[in-house]
Amino acid sequence: MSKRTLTQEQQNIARIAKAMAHPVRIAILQLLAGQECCYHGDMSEVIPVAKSTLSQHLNELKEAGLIQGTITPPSVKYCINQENWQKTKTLFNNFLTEIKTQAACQV
Amino acid sequence: MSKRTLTQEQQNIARIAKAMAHPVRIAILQLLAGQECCYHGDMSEVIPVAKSTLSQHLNELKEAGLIQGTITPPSVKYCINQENWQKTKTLFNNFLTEIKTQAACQV
DNA sequence: ATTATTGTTCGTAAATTTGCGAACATCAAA
DNA sequence: TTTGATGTTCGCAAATTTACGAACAATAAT
Repeated sequence: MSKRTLTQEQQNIARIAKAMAHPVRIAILQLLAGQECCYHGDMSEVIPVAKSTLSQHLNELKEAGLIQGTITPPSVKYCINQENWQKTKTLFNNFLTEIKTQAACQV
Repeated sequence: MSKRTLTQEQQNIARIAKAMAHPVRIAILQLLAGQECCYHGDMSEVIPVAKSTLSQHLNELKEAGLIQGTITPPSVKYCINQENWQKTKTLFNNFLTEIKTQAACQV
C-alpha cells in the first residue's frame, strides 16, 4: 500500500475543526445561535477577551465560512452562515458516524 | 450583562475540535474506523508524514482521549477509544444541532 | 468641523504547533 | 550477545496562533 495523499474531505473536516478549536469561538457560535446578540459590541461585553482579540476570532470564523458579518454603521452585525453551517453539520455527522462502535481491534 | 467565563462545555468542545484540527489526524481516525489497520507501521506506510511526526499526531489523539494504544512488542496497536468517541459524538451532535436554521438576524 | 461610537488593523510578544532526522529504547530472533 | 524491527523521544527550526493595547477608519451626532 503506497502513501496516499490526504483527501479534500479530510482537509475540509480539519479546516472546520480548526475554526472550532478555541473556546472563545465556540462561545461566539453559541451566542449567535441563541440570538442573544449579533453585534460585536454585545459579544465584547460577554466574552472575556479584548475587542481586538474578539475581532480576530470573528475573522477566523468568517474565513472558515461559519459566520458572516455586515457593517451597519457604526456597528457590525454578525450571524451564523446558515448555508455553510448546514454543510458543516452534514460533514461532521457523516464523519462522526463513520467511526462505528465495534468490537474489533482489542487492546 | 457582565463578562462570562467560558464554560467547561465550551472548553471540552474546543479541546476535541483541536484534536481533529489536522488532516493527518482525520486520516488516522478514518483509518482506525475502517479497520484497515491498527498498527503504527501500517499507518506510516499510508499517511504521508515521517514516522516521528506520526507519533506526535497519534499522541495528540491519545491525549484528547479519542484513541488508545497498546504495546504489543515490537509494534504498537492503536484503536479508537469507543467510550470517549461515543461521548464526542454526543457532544458534537448537541452542539451542531444547537445552532438551528433560522431566518432571524438578516444580513 | 469636531467629537463620540464602533470595530478593524497594526505592531509586537509569548506560546504552541508542525515537521524532520538522529538518537535511543525495547523486545524477538539468530 | 549481537542484530533487526518497531516506535518513541530529543533537539531543533519554521510557521502559526493567541493576545493585548495603540493607532487608525468610518459614520453619526453635535
